[in-house]
Amino acid sequence: MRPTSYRDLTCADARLEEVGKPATLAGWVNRRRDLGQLIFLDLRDRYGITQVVIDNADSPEAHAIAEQVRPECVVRVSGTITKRLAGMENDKLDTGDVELRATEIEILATAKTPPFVINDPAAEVDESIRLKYRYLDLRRGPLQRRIVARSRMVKAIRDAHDAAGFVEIETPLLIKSTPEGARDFVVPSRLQPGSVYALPQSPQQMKQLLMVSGFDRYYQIARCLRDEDLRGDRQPEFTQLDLEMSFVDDTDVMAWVEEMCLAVTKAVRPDRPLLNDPFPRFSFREAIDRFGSDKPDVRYGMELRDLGDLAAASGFRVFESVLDAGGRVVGLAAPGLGGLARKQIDELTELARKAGASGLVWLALDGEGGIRGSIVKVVGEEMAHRLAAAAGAGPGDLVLIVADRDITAQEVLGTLRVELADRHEMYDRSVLSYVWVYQFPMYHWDEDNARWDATHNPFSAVLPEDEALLTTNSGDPAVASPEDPAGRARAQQYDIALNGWELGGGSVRFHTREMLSKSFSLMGHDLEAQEEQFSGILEAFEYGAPPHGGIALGVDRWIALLTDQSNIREVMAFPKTSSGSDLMLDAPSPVHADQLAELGLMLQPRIGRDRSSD
RNA sequence: GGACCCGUAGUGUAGUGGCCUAACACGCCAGCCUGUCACGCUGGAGAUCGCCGGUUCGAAUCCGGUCGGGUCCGCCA
Repeated sequence: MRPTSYRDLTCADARLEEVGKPATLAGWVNRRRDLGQLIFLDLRDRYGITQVVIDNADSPEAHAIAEQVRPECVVRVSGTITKRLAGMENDKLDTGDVELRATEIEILATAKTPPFVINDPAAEVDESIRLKYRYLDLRRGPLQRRIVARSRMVKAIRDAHDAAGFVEIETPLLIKSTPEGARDFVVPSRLQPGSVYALPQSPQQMKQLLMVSGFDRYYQIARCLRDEDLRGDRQPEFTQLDLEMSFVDDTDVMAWVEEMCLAVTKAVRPDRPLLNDPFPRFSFREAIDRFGSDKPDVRYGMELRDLGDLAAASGFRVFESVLDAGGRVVGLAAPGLGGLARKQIDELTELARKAGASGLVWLALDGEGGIRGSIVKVVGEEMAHRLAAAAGAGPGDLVLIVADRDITAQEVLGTLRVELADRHEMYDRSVLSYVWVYQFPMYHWDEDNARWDATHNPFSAVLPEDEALLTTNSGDPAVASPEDPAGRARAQQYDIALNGWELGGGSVRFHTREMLSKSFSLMGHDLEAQEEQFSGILEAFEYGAPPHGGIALGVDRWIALLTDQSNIREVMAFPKTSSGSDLMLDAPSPVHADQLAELGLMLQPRIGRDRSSD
């Protein structure tokens, strides 16, 4: 570090090479050890800790000031870097061979006793207190290291894109509200009373317009805002790596993202083993059928098996009726869990119910060819053994079987698969495993509104070979039914997952007004509504839009995964609570009457507290 | 919108109907100490048990409500 007028060295710089040199250091007092005539201070900054010795024999003035010093005071100390006395080295400190022998101390700022211990990184503190005093929490090592890792990640992202010819472009935060997707945060306009801006849920439309402009490789570290309920992996404002490329198909985008992800991972966590290079690619169908998830964790096995053929002849009525209704019977084998206690199996059944299944069938194999389980009496031992074998089970294994609608059955089992792997530690947690899932269905049937809705992004293009499916049986897009060919159309959509977490998703977009318009019509937007909501992009597409596609990756989730955190609050400097509050700034806060008046707004009086959904 | 969990000195915990005049550790304050590094030793201060109401002879403890925090479902690219 370059010296400043306050300091010559950081608290990590004091090393044997500096011995004998006069130096001034500045930082926070981590600890004080007062031995009477001799006082030790551990001086801390974000780089490290250096021990300061104040000997009354050297400087009575400095000693007198050192007696006043308290933990977390900000001080500046001048003296000489000296080698420690033989046998007094501290191998727990990088600077433990030396110390600063002080001749002068200046207290730059006093400090109240902090609400929680700063100098013990292992100290557990209630999160609401950490959030209220976030600036103190950020003084502590663990959070500070994660914020630094995040900075390294963003730099690695910028370096990779810059080297590959991408242009970083900032897009506006005040944009137009659209009803698609999540609920918008809305900002009232003062200059145009009664009208509002929306804060962007993502720079989606802007980046597509940039493609029309010819910025064929764009990226941005973009803040995105969504007014939805929070979760451990969801904050109302979060950061995405947003990128878009022209003259590409899905394989081109995936190839770039893969290369970039590897570079970023190696820059941030060179120590963690990577399971897959190149990243495996699963169609949505394959991911669901093999792992019961569209973001599979492939660090462990326990893949799902289709048991439909056997189940049809099993004599178990539940299986047969599910299959008759077009459902699926799927199973998985959990290695070595044949001896699982009945109580734990009941817990799994409860979990399966919560995940949406009506029940869970289990079979447990012992080591001597015996089998027990919920349906052994009904189907007989031989059929039970055949089902277990078909699920891939051997002696000592546990088989779980779910019969339900297609996709639901697999997803329930997928939930149990993750739970079993976590609970029984079936994999190495340090391993990183990126996977692609692609060829998602274009649309899903929206029961409530009896119409097709985009599974992901409404701008995603259809796979070329499925183009003919963008239609309804009636021929009229306004008269849709769940049996329409549109339900079978697959999108040029790809999601990237890391260790079972959704990291990002993107697609090749429609780049002609005709195709985009056709897709919007299928989703029940009449021409007038399209013009109203998407006039900008629809018009732009009439002026020569290149084929293009892109992706957005959740930066918060990504760095959380790379730093072993299960909550993105742990990688954000100033996050919000699950009710959307900022405990440090006490936001949101009531609005002043004159602010409202200026905006031409009135608050609706609320009677009671049960109107909050209005 | 719903379900569940948590709330006791500054911090982390113990106490789950009377043994509580609320305990322990760290921190804090004062004194002593020249080689400590989680310094040590001696002494001290600090809590109306989140808030409101109820049950009870008696409530930190049981019940209802409320506020705050967390996890999940709904919602959400």
